[in-house]
Amino acid sequence: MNLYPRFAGHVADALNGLMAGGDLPAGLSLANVTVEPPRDASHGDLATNAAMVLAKPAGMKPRDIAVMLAQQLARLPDVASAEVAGPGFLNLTLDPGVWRAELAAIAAAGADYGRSALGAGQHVNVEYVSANPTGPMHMGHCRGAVVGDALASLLAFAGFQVTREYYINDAGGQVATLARSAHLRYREALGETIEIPEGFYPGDYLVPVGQALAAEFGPAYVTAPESEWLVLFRTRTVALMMERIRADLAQLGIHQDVFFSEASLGNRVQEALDTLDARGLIYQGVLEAPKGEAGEDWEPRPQTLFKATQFGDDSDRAMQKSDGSWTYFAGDVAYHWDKLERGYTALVDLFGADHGGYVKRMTAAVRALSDGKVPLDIKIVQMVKLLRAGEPVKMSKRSGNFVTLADVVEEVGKDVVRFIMLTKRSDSQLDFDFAKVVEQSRDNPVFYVQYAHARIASAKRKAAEAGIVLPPADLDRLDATDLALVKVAAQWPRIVEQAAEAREPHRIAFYLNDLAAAFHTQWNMGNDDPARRFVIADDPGLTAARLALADAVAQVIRNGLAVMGVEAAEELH
RNA sequence: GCGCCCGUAGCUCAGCUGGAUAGAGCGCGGGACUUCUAAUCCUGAGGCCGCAGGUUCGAAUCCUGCCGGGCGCGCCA
Repeated sequence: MNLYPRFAGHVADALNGLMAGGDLPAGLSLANVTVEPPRDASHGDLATNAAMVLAKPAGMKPRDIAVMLAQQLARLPDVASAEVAGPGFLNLTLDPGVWRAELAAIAAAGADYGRSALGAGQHVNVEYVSANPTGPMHMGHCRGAVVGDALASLLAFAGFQVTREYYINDAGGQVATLARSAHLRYREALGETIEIPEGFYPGDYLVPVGQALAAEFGPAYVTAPESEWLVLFRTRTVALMMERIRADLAQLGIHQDVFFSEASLGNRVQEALDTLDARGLIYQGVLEAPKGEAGEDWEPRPQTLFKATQFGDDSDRAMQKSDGSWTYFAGDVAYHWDKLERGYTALVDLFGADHGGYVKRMTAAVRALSDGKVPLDIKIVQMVKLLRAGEPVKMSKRSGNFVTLADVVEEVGKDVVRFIMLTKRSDSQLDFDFAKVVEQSRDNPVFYVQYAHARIASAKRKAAEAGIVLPPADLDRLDATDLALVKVAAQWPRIVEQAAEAREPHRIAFYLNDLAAAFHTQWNMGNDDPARRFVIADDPGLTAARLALADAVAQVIRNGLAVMGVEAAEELH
């Protein structure tokens, strides 16, 4: 069992013992009792707030409870000291043997160190990317793709069963426009000189699509009315675009399990509507005119509406247009209905910032459809500002002038892109500067973390080159300074659980930065004091112990990077 | 008008499911090299955590109101 849950158990046992012995009133709730590392390392290795939390319900003074608890905990063989501090904190200092044991545990668990059973029995669907199939992936899609993928990996590492999913918006007006744009390129491929009207997709990427269509159909549809080719061309073009999008995603190391087509929903939409209707949540009505500036040509019309307001939305939402066709929202409701029917215990969607206004109605729909039993967590992913040496790079899909994901990956590499996308909370804006992300300096976390890992690999190479014959590592050779590094590495299982619970993969990146900093600090002590080096030629025993320590740090770095989908570097150049 | 997000050091941001003296990087001052044991490290200065109330033993964190910035708000997708 991991360190922190183990000691949380010790604290709970001690408190229960005090209750059983009559020193504390029976039946106190321990729900708010925490056992965590204190912010300040000088306070010890673990701190619990138990005395302060329990003081009021127990009708006792915090310090009195803390003293009793300290006496109990001090008896544990792993506890070196237990001291009451501040308003009633209980600080525990652990026996150094605990950290040596943890070091051995890291080595024994290897790539599984930090894996958690937090999500055991739960099956989460994470939907991300879901870019319209109207062109290749550009940098606007990138962040959601990486954050979603890392979140999925994080949840999997935390014990959840995870399905990674992509929703293909292949049914609306935009893909019809795409099909018309492809038809133009088709005619172009057959020798016509074309002009691309305003509102069509002008990008070069449709040229090969036109060629493929020309090769498949010959001139059959050049002058045919749109009704004869639109659906066909749409299907072909979307399929080719999706092929390309999948290839783009593969370059980023992203492979999703399910690609769900909006066009394939069919009568699922009616089913979802019926389900809501059966619960009395559908009615015919007229929405109020929207406030604000966009209300000039608005006319009141009766529509089929979903009672979203009953589930916390600000307005009821249209499912069916006045002409009887479905709204986009209706399709999305049906899609989530489908997900629910597939039996997930929780749903996660990643939305771009421009879809923030959509969150309430979607969560309302899922709440209605699942009787509130399946939570939908929508993560908003903010825009990425692309910079080149401080100057903004302009992008516009409409004009066909955008920076593709493939270009960026080719320029700076998959690992850099992925890491940088996780260096901030996903709901705050992110700058991506081509110059800075490849810089080899302290303020580039990609480099900084990789450098720590590379240094460890280097130390091991150096030891081998020097012909040092390593005995089995005797961890007793490690002193308090060495063990400080183990304490940071030992945080990893906690970080995994906290990040998974908060569904915030960026925490992994921040933690790795901290771990790397702790390692670099240790490493640099060797500059001033050769006895603190990791490789000491005339002391193979100490070298073996130190390399075991370094190995554990490297292992945790690799495990963290693996969750982020980044490969650990053996050397940097 | 309504809704959502944000406001933390000069700058970029962590911390926000309440804990002890609010952290990191950059930049600025001082120090250790000349590159996988200096791509790094150490050290110093720098904060009404937007403002005002409230809840609590305890608030950057939760609640309310305000101020400031961003985004969204039709039957588009």
